Parts: sequence; structure tokens; C-alpha cells
Amino acid sequence: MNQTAKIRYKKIATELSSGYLERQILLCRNSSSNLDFSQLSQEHKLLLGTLVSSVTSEVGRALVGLTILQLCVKSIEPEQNIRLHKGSASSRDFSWHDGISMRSLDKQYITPTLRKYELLRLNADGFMMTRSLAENYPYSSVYKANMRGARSEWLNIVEAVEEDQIVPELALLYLLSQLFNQADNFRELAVQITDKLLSYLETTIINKEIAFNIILQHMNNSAYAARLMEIAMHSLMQAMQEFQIFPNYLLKPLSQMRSANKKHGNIGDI
DNA sequence: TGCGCACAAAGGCTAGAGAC
DNA sequence: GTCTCTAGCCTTTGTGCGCA
Repeated sequence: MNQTAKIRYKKIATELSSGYLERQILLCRNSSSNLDFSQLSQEHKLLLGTLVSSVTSEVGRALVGLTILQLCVKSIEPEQNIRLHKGSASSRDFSWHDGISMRSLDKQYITPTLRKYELLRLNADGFMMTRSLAENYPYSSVYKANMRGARSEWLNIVEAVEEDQIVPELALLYLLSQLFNQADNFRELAVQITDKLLSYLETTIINKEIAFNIILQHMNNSAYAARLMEIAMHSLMQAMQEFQIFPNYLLKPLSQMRSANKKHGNIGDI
């Protein structure tokens, strides 16, 4: 990292630490009707919308988080190239002279804020822990990693921002608004499902076989069946805990980790 | 159908920079 | 000279998915 990159990094970090992203989030949450996105083209709105809607339990989160970080960086310091994501001071490690450590910015400012407002469920250490985002190549159309999710949309946004075709702060606000909409829709859906389930339980006598068939049908008809099975198993264990079947044991919350993890000490997601 | 890559989380490790 | 911090690199695992 050269001296000018250091100065730019300091400016970005100072602005983020003073709550830049939080202010944008609150603006979207509290004054959404006053936001004017007429300066954003339909094409760019579509790219940002697709990026948000591409998020599933498996893919897409890291790309949304990264786009938010890149838009913040560009809004605060337009001179900073948002393709160069590494900026080590050490000659031992790979980095670009004009690069900045996006991993550090993410871990300190972006991920904690997105988690705080429940806009994106991310690993506490940040989305930059995703290995494919850490390849030693600039983020461009020929970026090496063949990421799943809305890869082409993300790269088009990066391209448009670097080519000055998008006003970064406006794009950031639009992206955050889309995330708020997505989160609201999800909460609404959850309430609807809970209501439906309660009315179903009021009118139907459920036995073991019916419950088992509902769970099985749900898994068979859904994408990511393995995850649904884990959730079903954890739900059954919650019921067992409620009835004190194993009074000396404590059921841990369902974790985000998908597999047995020696370091974390869990088994599967449980 | 099998293979290999990508994704996800949660850090540990380590060399070099910077502070004292 | 020593200590602390920084930031890139590395590890682990099962599932999903594309391709041969």
C-alpha cells in the first residue's frame, strides 16, 4: 500500500467509524418516501434488485455485502479503486500499491452494521472470509473465481461504478432500500405462515404420521432439502427440550455452520 | 454417475509494521 | 528492543452444482 492509498484508507475508515453506513441505513428506514432514485437508470436498478433477490441460504450474501462495502468506499473516497481489495503493509503478503484492505473495513464497519439492523445475516468475521473473494486478482469481468449467485450483476455494478455511470451513494441507498423490502417481506411471510399453522392446528388433530408427512413433503418439494432436514431435526429437539426429555442437557441454538466443525465444536448446524 | 470446484463459518497462524 | 496490532494466508467440513 503506497502513501496515497494509506491516506485514502484512513479517510474511509474515519468516515465509516463515525457511522457513515448507519446513517445511510437510518435514512432508508426512516425517510424512504423522500428518497429520489430517478437518477438511477432502470438497468442499474435491475442489477441492484437482482443482486438482492439472488440471496438464498446458500449463496449471494457475500456479494451483497461486498457491493455495499464497495459503494461506501466509492461514496466516501471517489479516487479509491474498488477493484483492488488488498492493501497489506507487509512485503511478504500480496497486495496492490493502490489497494486497501477491504477485509478489515468489512470486519470492523460493514458486517457489524448489517448484522445490527438485520439486513444481512453474515458471519461475524465478515463476508470477506469467503475464500473466493480473496483471490489475488482485481474485481473485474475476468475475476478468476467462478462464484455462484449474482456474479455477473455484481461485476456489472463494479464496472458501472468505476466508469462513473452510477452515483455510488444513490446506488447504496437503493440497495439498502431493497434489503429493507426483502427483510420486511420475509417477516411478513413468517407471520403469515405462523398464522396459517395456528389455524391449521386449531382445526386438525395432528398425529405423528401427519407431522412426519408434512415435514417430508416440505423437504421433497423444496430446494436445499438437506438444510430443511436439519431445521426439522432441530425443531424436534426443541420440542424434546420443552418436555424435559433430557433434563441434564442443553440444546444449543441452530448455528450457521453447515457441517461438523472441529474448531467451533459443533456437529452439523447444531 | 462421479469428480472437482465453490460456498459457507470461525477462527488460528504469522511476518512485518508501528508504537512505546 | 520489545510489545501490540494488522492483514493476508490457511484450515476444516458437507452440500450444491456444473461438467465430462
